[in-house]
Amino acid sequence: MSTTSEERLKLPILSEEQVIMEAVAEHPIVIVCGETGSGKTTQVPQFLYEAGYSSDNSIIGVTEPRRVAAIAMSQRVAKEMNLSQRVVSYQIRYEGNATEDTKIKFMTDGVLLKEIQKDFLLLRYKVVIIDEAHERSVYTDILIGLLSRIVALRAKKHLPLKLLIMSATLRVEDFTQNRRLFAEPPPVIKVDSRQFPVTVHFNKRTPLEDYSGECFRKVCKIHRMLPAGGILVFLTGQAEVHALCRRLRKAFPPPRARPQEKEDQEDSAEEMRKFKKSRARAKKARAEALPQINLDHYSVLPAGEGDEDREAEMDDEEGAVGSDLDLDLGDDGEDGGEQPDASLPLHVLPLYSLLAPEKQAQVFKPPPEGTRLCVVATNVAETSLTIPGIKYVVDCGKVKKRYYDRVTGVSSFRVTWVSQASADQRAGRAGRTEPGHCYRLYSSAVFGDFEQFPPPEITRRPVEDLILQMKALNIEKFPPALGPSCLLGLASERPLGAPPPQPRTSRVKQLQSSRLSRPITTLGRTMAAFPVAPRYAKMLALSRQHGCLPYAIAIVAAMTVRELFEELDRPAASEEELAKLKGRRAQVAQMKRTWAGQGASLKLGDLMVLLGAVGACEYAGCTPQFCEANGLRYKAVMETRRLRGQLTTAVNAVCPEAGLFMDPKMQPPTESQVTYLRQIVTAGLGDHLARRVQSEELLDAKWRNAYKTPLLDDPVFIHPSSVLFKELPEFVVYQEIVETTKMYMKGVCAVEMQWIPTLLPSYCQFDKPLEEPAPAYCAETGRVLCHRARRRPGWPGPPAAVDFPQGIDRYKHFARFLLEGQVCRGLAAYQGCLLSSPSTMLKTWARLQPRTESLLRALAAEHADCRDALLAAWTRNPRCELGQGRGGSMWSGPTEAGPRALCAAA
DNA sequence: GAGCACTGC
Repeated sequence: MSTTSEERLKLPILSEEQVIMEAVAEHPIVIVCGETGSGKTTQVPQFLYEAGYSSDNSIIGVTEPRRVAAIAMSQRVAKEMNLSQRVVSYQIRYEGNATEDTKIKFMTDGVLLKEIQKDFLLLRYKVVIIDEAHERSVYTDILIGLLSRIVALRAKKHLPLKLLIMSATLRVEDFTQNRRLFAEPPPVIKVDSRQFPVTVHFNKRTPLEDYSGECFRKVCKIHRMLPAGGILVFLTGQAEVHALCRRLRKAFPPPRARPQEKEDQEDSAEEMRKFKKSRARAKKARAEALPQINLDHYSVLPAGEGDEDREAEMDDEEGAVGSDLDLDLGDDGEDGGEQPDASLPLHVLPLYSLLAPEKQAQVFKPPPEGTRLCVVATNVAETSLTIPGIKYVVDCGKVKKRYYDRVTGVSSFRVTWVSQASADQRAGRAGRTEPGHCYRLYSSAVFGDFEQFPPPEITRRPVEDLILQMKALNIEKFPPALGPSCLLGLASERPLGAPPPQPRTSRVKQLQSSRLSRPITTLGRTMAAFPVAPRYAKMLALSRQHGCLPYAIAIVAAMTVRELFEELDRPAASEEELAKLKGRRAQVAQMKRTWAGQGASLKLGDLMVLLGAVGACEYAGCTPQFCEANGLRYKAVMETRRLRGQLTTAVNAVCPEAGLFMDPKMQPPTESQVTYLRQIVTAGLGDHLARRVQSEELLDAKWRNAYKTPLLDDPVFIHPSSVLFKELPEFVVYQEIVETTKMYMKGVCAVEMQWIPTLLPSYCQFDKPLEEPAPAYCAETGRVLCHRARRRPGWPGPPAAVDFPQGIDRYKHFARFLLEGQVCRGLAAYQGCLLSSPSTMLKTWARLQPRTESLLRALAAEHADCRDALLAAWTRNPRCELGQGRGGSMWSGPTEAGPRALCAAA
């Protein structure tokens, strides 16, 4: 879109400036809604700036759901306002150009959420604008929830904060009707769009399965029958996109290409045959001459105005020529003269998110002279990327989505119908530069059955990370969330690291005491400082030993970045490409085996591959050539590198003495380091533990090479792409389970059985502590240990030495060891002064003496049941003198200094 | 023995 002032003057929003600014002046929260093209994102911040909302050293914040949008909008607004990027700036995860002069700051929604963690009241801001709120992205939802509170808190402090929520039309009820969010519904200001009208054509019938084939036929017809203008096709996945590209290129070869070769794939030959047949039919039908239709002359409303109107219009306008306009064109197009040249080459390009950026960039360039652009895309083209020059949209009506099972943690991918809002968004892509047409490959009746909106993201994704973040903000209840389903989702979430499957009764109990009501632990607080999933954050928090941090950071970064390796299984466009792909597949598989190594190293499994890939790639200077040769996605590699940088900074902030830096020549971990890393990974991914099935279960063939997890009754398998696929270790932890033809574990790492009781005690349901061997004090860790027998069948082994279970008995044992002088050496000398034997501590409450009881109470009050907790209590409260309570001292004689002083040396 | 859409800290 142009940024000239002339263009700007056409924006409908400019006439609404006064209305908007008055509403903002009078209300703390205002909703502005308008479709894409209304100019709200670029203009509203300017209105606020001009009205002085960035005076007094404060700034106007604007959040966007995508990084590219934050950057692009900051640049465009700076240009329109004739201000430098020092004043109109952006901030995204890894970078930003904000300065002390910044007045308007565009940022991704996650960035503002992090800022709330540092300054809950956002005192630097006078206005916060949440853009694209209708998309209901997780962070946007959470921000709106938090901001509804922050606005109230700021009002109390007489430092008012204005909140503007910007949304596409229709979906404003989510915000206005939510009483929990806004006691008083905020005013809604509607803004017109500058979008060109798009005529929507429904299929009469809906193809049951072959929507790809239907897309192919529709594109062929459009290309042969309709005037110039780009075509955008929506499909669901990479493979489909490539397959359709191949068929279309074969049907409309580039000018110089040789005529079709004999060994062409059957499907495309078949396609051509059918297509020729339909042309013959068309020739016959042409007898009854049809009126020449001016495609750009119509009165149909633009997409998004409600389907009833649209359908009514269609019946009126097109009833005379049949309700399916394109079909008529298709059947009547054999009219040599006025028809566009059917031999016009088609410039076919694929587009999906994981496609290399330089290939993505092709779609933004004008097609070669004398050709028509045809982009075959996935959902990226729906919101993330806007392709210029599109006049025709072909919408298969389907979308591929990821599904999470919140109980089992298994994800799967399914193709479903899109929502009405998505379908309208897709249609709108045809009206960016001129009036356009959208061909829906399904009937209007089917459209009527679509969901109105896609479900908000927060209802369909794991939420442990959000819970952790909220707890770090000391938010105990979470009404700020949007909608009851979300609330339910948060409340029913299984706590991270909690004992797996529970009987129904305790499950209900757990539901009632939502995890949010429990305070955050020290570990949790450390974890919250790391901007990665809690399981990975836990790994980082545990890695400050044996020099493991740099490796853990590299592994966590690589696990967080999606699809480090390129997808090489895609259908090839030609025989030549197929051979090339085959060669690369073999090369990459070989490299993976090399990176995994042998022995101890191999046991780290797929995470060793990630570590090896990151290390080797960095060592080679992260060149695109290295990535290409080893099947690594360059973009993902760069993202991993930036994330490593961010995590290194985060770790240094939490623990400055670590003095970490990113070493481009990082040496591989030693054998013992690899083993420590496996233990760290085991602790972090602890709730993703699986055990190979036992021989007695192997009678059934479906259990061959299978694993059992505590949450699933069905077998799970190591994914064939894993380097541990053939190793089949007895115990593994995994990154995720994806269900395709089977349930497959990905990102697998081998675990030693004897680690489990220590690293994952919640996995073993133990009997109560054994009396023999007796509980003991561990001088190394400062904790009380005991032996416990395992109760859970199927996870056998001898009684394990584990932490004494939490509770009063732990205090009793700790008190005893304290009195014996095991905890603080200094106290040993005073054994003789004790008025009671240390073992008195182990008596039941009723039989405790007042002095022993008073010691126990003091310890419990300070949560001191291990050495570290005791030392922390003393640091917190230097006057805390254990055993000096009303019940009298445990010690007699020369202890004026108190036990604390005696322990100082310890 | 394999097939994953999209996005943010």
